[in-house]
Amino acid sequence: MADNSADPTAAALGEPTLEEQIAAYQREFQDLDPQVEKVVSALSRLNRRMNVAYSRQTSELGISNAEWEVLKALVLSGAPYRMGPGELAKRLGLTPAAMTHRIDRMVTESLVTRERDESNRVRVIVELTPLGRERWLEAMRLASVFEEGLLQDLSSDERATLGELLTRLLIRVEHAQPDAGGRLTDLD
Amino acid sequence: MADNSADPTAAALGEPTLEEQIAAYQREFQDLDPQVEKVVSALSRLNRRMNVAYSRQTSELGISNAEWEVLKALVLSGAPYRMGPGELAKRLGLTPAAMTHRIDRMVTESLVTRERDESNRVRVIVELTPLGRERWLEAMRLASVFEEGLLQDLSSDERATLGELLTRLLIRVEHAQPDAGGRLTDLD
DNA sequence: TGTGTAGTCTTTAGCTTCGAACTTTAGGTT
DNA sequence: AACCTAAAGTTCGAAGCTAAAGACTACACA
Repeated sequence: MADNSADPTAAALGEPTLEEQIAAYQREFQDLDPQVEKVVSALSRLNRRMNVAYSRQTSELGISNAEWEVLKALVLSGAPYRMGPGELAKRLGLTPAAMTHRIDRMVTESLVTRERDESNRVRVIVELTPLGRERWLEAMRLASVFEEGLLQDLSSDERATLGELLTRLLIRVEHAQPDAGGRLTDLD
Repeated sequence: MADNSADPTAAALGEPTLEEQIAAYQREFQDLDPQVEKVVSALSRLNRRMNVAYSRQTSELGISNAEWEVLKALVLSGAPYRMGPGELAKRLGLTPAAMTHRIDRMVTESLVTRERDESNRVRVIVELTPLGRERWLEAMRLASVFEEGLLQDLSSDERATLGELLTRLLIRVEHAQPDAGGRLTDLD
């Protein structure tokens, strides 16, 4: 249909541009503020592109995006890089069952260790290995290059403005959903 | 660390605040621009909260998020609301196999119809039913209320600024990934 | 006309996740 | 002490996704 052979800013495969998408929303659903829709659509599309980029990076390193998320949670928890499966599951928005299997895989790859907490034998402790920490560092190096590139067209002032506006959105939505640290369908 | 027992803006379940998360990144990975990290972390967290909200809404209507995405693509394609499974799969970032099954389910729920294209019998035409269009409308009504609430703290000027900054990010990343209309792992 | 080739779905097998039942441990109650 | 309840993980079966192979159609070329 559309001939996109020449314009590299047009998305491939007939994907509509942001403007076309907003126009389509106006056409099909009139009582919609175009300003609001522009922000929301841009957020949604941006997030998809970022996920594409992160997936490419992690697969280069021989780990999955799922594993990267676990490594990230453990590192951000600070030394000694330990968390329980349940806490990890909440942080990542997974069921405990999924977390069990994910940890299984990561243990066999030596990214983490799993052992019982001897002071409270119901609990399990998942701990980052040096290899896991190294993989996280490699992933962070790739991610930070990508992120810097993503923002390269914005001045320092613009970056600050964007960060502040996004933070205000986040505060609003986290206030409205104080419980949504859990998985998507876990509500009320 | 932080005592969040009283402050409703603090996320539940010990999830770190945005500031705590950025501080943790600084601690674990020094060569990271805090301004960049703030924007990226806010984007990531915002997206997760938005997905939570959309999932709640669609489940209220008795459809899944997956089905809502198909309805959305069909409606935005414009009347007569028809697309091929392959095109839908590309738009949604799925494999054709997954699209086949997803359409199966939606046909049994009378959200769409599926028939062969008689002018080219290799092709299949997926068409929105009146019921499917009605479900999409109901979902849009809920979504637009949520989206308006999300932006309620921003003035019109701020909304415009945010939309413009996000669009510049999107242009940058779509330029860098002209092929990423496909699924996440489909690269190069 | 016959054959090759490319394009468009569908089918199959394996993996990841979820929901729900189950096991084990800790702590309170009588 | 014996029991009850709650909490933390694991196991089990069903659902959805991917990758790869298969089936069918259209079109080009000899």
